[in-house]
Amino acid sequence: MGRPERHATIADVAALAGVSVGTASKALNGRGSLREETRTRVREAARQLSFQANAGARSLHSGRTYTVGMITTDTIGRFSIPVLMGAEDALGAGEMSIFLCDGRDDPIREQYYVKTLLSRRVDGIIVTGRRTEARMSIGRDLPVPVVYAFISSSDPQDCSVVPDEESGARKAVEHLLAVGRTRIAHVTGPEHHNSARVRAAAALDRLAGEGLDLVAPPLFGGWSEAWGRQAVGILLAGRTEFDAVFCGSDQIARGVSDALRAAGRRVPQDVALVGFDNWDVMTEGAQPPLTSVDMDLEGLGRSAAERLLAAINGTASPGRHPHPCRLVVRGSTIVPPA
Amino acid sequence: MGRPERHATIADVAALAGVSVGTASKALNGRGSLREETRTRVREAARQLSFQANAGARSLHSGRTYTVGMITTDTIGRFSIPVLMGAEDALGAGEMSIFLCDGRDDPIREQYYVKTLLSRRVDGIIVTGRRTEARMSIGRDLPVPVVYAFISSSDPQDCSVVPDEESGARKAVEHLLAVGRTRIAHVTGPEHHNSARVRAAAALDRLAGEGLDLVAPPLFGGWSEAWGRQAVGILLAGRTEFDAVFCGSDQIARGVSDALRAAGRRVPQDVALVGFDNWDVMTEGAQPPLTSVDMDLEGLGRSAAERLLAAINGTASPGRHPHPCRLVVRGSTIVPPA
DNA sequence: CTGAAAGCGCTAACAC
DNA sequence: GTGTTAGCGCTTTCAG
Repeated sequence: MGRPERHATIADVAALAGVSVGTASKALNGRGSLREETRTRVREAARQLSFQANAGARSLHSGRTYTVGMITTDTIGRFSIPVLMGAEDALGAGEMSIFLCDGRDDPIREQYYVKTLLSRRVDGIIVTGRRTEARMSIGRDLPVPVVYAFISSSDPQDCSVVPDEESGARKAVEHLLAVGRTRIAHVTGPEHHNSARVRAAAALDRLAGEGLDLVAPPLFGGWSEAWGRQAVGILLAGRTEFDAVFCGSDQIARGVSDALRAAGRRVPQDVALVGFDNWDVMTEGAQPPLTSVDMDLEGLGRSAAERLLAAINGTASPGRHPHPCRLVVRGSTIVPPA
Repeated sequence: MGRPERHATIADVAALAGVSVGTASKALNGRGSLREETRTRVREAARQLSFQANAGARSLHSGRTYTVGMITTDTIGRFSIPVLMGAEDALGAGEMSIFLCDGRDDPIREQYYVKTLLSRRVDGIIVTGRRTEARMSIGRDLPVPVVYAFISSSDPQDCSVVPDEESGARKAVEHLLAVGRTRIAHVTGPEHHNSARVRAAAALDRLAGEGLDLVAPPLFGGWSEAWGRQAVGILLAGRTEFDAVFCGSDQIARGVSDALRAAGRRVPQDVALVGFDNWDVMTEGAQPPLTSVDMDLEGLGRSAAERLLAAINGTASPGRHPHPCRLVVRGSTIVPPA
């Protein structure tokens, strides 16, 4: 037994079926008009030889490879995975395969990958990354369409599908207001991160619309649990009371949750908590489970892939396309029914 | 401007350089003997046209696509990513690209992907998954070599690179013994998971070698923090004292850590804690940071890829190949210097 | 040193 | 209905 030495070609199939390669091709692709008997004979031969048409040879004709490249600008991680999965889903349905390339934050490596992908004649490219910041275009005048997913391109002519963080932050605030909280604090990531700034601004803006303000200026720090714990210390040291904390990430929220409990404040009775990312490990690990903003990264990836497919078929959609967030309510904002 | 309509072909380059395609090919690939002047003229033409040789057409000759498929049997996740990254790393160095396919635990989907990959004439296939269990071979007598990474194939003829969980568990126990603990408990995942059984058995075995035993039979449960917390309740309710807990995962360890602290036991002074997976989110989120067993998944992925490359070049390595784990020591087992 | 020609595996006109 | 032929983009003999 062992492995067959080589792949069967259509010539092998034709020979076995006793027809010409042209006829075999037609039979296998359901083209032309053939006797049904011939068709089945060819198909049987193909089956017998485990024939799989050589996609490369095929695309030499069609000009299409039914293949797209996916470049992550930085290391593949928690955010890129769902995006990738969503894209895979949408593309898989169109029978397309994905080349995965990990840019590792290295522009050289990235350009090398772009070249590789072009030489492999991908039909299009999806670029994604770990942050929502805008980044340089991977190249203008590439011979194939490009869509940025999660991350966005600084070139407004490029097509970027990004999470609508503003609306996500607004939804978080609205929910806290809806459950009767008005003295809200905001603990989030580093100020030099676009996401942190945008979410804070949106939260402030939404409160202002209600004639309210945060109980203290946004606390910018890191995205970690440690920072969440530390921030609680800062909040408690200040004299202003608060009945809710909107956190820039679930990790922060978890840190906040743990520190509040350690300080004797009950969640959600004394302080309601909303996180961001809806990362199950954090939302479920926290006690009580965290209410959180979900960026629907999988949906975002799917949407990006669909736009890419559209662009491949001639209908590009340049510009920035925000993808809606949704709020997932859990025990950190709602007191469970007794 | 906008996108160039089509990719430049070698004929375009040849025309621009005023040579035949044959000459252009030689010039670009450094074959044959050409005047240096010609070579540079062709190269210049290629540069001007952003020429990238069509990999598909090329492989029609070479029979190789410099492409491998990577199939995840279940959804891509925390364990498959590092494996994937390692493989990507090793393969990228060999100028190979990766087709990523997400099997989603669906055998139909999986078989479909195998077919797709074969039609794309990948040079080889890597199969990975979320669990270390053995799984059915994706197919015997495939025309290309296959390597299983992390997950293993139930067919001993297949090449599988798996984490050496036994030795990992032994290292954990040895470390606890080295820091003077002898009354060790073990809290781990569900008994029907291979990993849970194997690690527990290895821990017991290593202790037996020292004439010791666990303070209680292994506590099988889930992989979650919640189970870790719950298990502490069980341990404390029992009358046997313990000075260390070896946990089957970092999530469990974190739950154990939190619950111990809540119960007034100090980590590591009263109870030392070792986790498994070395998952930064958990090891760093816990207080103190967790000592943990690292399966070196990236190295494992790299190793798997290297074996695949070797197999592609004719040197297969059938069988099961354990990849060593290493212990990462942190504050949960070592009292920091005052 | 360079060009012409054959062929990789497949599809699509066009004959027969 | 089926076979023949040309050609997709490239590499590789083999002549010149």
